[in-house]
Amino acid sequence: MTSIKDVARTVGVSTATVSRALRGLPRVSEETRLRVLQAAADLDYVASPSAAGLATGQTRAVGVVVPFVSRWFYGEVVQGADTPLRDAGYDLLLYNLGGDRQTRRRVFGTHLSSKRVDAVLVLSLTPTDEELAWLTKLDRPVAVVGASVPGWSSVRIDDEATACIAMKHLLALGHRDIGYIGGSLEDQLDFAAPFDRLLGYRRSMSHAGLSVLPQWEAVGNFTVRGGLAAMRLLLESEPRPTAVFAASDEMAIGAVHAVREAGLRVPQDLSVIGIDGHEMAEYFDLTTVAQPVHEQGRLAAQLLLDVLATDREHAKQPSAVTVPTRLVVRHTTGPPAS
Amino acid sequence: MTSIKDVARTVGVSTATVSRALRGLPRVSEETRLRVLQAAADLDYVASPSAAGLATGQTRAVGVVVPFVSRWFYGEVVQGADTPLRDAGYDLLLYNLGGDRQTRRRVFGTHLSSKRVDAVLVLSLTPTDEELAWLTKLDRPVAVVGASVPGWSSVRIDDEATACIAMKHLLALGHRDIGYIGGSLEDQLDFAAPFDRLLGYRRSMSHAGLSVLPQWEAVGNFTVRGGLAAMRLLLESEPRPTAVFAASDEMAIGAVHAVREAGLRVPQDLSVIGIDGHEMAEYFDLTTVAQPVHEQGRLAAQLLLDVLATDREHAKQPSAVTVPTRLVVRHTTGPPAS
DNA sequence: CTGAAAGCGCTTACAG
DNA sequence: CTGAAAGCGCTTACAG
Repeated sequence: MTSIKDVARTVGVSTATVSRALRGLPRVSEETRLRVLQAAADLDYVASPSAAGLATGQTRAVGVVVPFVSRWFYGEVVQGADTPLRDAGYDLLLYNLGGDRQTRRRVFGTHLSSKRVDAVLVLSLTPTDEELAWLTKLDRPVAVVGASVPGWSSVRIDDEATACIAMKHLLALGHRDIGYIGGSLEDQLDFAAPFDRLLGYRRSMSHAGLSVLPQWEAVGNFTVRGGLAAMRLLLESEPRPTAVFAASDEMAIGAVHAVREAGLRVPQDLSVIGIDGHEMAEYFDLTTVAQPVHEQGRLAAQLLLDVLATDREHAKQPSAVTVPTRLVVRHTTGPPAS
Repeated sequence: MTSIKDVARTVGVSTATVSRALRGLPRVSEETRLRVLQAAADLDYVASPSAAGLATGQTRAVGVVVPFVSRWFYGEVVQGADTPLRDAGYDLLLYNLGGDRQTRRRVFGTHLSSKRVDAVLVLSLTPTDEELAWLTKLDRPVAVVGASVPGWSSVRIDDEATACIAMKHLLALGHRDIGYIGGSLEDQLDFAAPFDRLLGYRRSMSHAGLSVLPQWEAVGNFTVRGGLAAMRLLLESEPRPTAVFAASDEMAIGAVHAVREAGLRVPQDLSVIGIDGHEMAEYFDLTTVAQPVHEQGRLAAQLLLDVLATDREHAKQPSAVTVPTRLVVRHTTGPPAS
């Protein structure tokens, strides 16, 4: 493994000079810099992140905490965050929680060490008090996508308002009996979105002077399969809703499937709307309220980089960015059968 | 930041003893070990990976090279690899190539340094000669998913055989005029699967005594949108195929959409089959040849861990694991209109 | 503009 | 079973 000494020896300067030249620091003559650069390239020299990290306290890596890498939304956000981070010279350390609470505790408690990362990007989940304490103890910049935590930068949609957009569409079509498919109680603890979207549903109903029946609020776990199961229940409920608002496109896709499976037509017999703008939504002809997913990852990474580039003393207030969502009308929604 | 010295001071032993106790090394009395463990816990001490890495040359991190994090297949493989790696105490460093050749070069050339990772997991892509040279120079264990590289462990499906399974299904239904949707020429350079699947298509046709028309081989880029565009072309071709084999479910989904968009019925007017067992395939009622995706990630991680656990001298031959695929018949395939 | 030297926080023979 | 000390490969005041 070639080290900085090899480069220094080759060029005939000290390691201090090599270090300065390679990192573009001032106080190196242009001629020396060129020779160092050349030698480093010839020798395939790359500074050891461990050694540099030990000397500076910086790791040039940011931790990205993801509930499930394999879900479209998170993959897309990571993809969005990747480019700016990579461009700024940071590596991404992926902390996949994989859904179960035990792994989640282990990841936050032991893997996610401040000695490993310069900053943390938390995707879509609301840290528990314990996790909040751990993250705070890290004493590193944190940015959150899809939730907001006081004191940290965040990028998210307005979940309640987004739910209202979906509901407004259904109400405008003339629906009065509207069901809801959302997360489980546990989802509501871990994630901010489920609760806010449920709130948007309830508020929209009551603003329209409609009452919500308990059997119209079904649990879909934010998966296709869950949405399918939830819709089966809703189809049995009395009275049966004429439209269903699912808090995610994946659940909406499952819901549409359940309706058709029951021999009913979408949207003639039952309308379905989702939230997300999932890449597959178009191919299911799904009406949805789309959010800019990739963009949220990009923005959050940018916020983190801004903080990282600023010295602590000049630190600005954390920014809380809300990105807009927009209704995309396709053909899973229509007026209720009269 | 509490360091090993703080722990040593608290317990009243040397840092060497703390180090040994914490890592479960022998030659520490049980009583001392307990006291060290207790003090470390009290002080929230975590060893600095940079310092440990510098001292040992090990980073306890594995690099995962992914063409696109945001695609279902890769997310699923990463998810599969995550658990065993995490359990073994390794962190995952995500190297997302993001599709473009420039980033790809930069990732392989500069970010993916042997000083950063102990091992590398390469997903689904065939390294170019240049990349091969870089990876080899790393001198770290490498495992590949979805391709095979001489000298390294790999986990994959038999792409040609899998294509033959799909073709056999179409042929058995009585189809003679079968089109193909695959990757671009560039895809075929970067990835192993596209070429092998194309080969399976061609071989199946010629074994059945059928000839392949050039206009029946369309480029779908392994995306839904690409599959859609490819199918539009195939629908214009003369003679028009009665069935289409798409080399991925995503392209197959796009293809089905194009058929319906043209006012034709699937499978009555045209049959479509894919490869993958994509999570959405079921909801499109898509016939496909499913591969165990999560499992391939898990296995590859396991192979890497095996190598990592073995000293170089006792290194075994790299294993090349082929996992089975299976036909899942749904309702996008049927006999040709007579 | 450049270099000698200390220091970052661990691990590891080596000695006892 | 335990400790003193060297060393891993950088960076950074400090001095010149």
